[in-house]
Amino acid sequence: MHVETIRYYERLGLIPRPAPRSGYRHYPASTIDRVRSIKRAQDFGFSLREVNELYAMTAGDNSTCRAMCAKVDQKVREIEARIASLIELRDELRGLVEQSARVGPATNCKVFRAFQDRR
Amino acid sequence: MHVETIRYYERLGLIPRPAPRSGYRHYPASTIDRVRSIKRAQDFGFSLREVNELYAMTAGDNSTCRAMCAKVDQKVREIEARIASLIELRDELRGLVEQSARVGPATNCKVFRAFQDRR
DNA sequence: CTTGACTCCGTACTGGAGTACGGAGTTTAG
DNA sequence: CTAAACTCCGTACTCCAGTACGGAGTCAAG
Repeated sequence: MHVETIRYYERLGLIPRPAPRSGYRHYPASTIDRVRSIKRAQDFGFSLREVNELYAMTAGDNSTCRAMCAKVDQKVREIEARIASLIELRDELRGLVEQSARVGPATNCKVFRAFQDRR
Repeated sequence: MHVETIRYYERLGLIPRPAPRSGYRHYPASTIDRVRSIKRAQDFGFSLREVNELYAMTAGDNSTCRAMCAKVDQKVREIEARIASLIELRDELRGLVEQSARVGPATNCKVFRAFQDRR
């Protein structure tokens, strides 16, 4: 990880800033774990803002697994919506190139035509 | 379309700036068509930079349908890669919530645990 | 002919996730 | 002990597709 990224997370309040012993940051293991878990949550498709929300969610005493799962369910739905629209897009583009002769100038190209078509 | 968006396209060189008759922009039909086709290309998943490339591609005399289709094939592959990784992601998150009891504090939550797990 | 709504221009800002800069201090290897 | 390599800090910049601002000019309706 870049130092700058760590500093950035600190600014966002994702990790606490350690009391600097000698002008340098000495991180406790808990912070290192947290950085790893941030990365993991990002891999799971959460933005840093959402990661912060998830953490806030676990902090309180009345933090529930139910609420946590609701957040994740929400994310799953978002991902599905994105998948659906990407599939639609892919099929449309595929159809275009399949119809194309792939011969001659671009101006005759079905693909090019599709951009020009006034619906 | 917002005026500002048009101005922005002009700055990017996506559309020519018309000789202003009275201090205002008077657009020829060709520019209006072009703006429409930019929008369409965007809908097809191309960035403005790529749109510019596509246009540059149709401009030359030796512009080919083959080259155009190659660009689109490339885009289709990109989209498929994104779909694949989103599907993987969705399944992983789904697995997590399915394993979760949805009862009790967040700290016991499978989802929360997954973030913490050091692989 | 005035008033309100539009446009002109350049510049700066938005958001998301960092990355770069530059001058000073610190740590570590040789 | 010195030199290279690292870190400190705040600020500003990157990319992308716009959007906002503000003061001046212009156009159309009443």
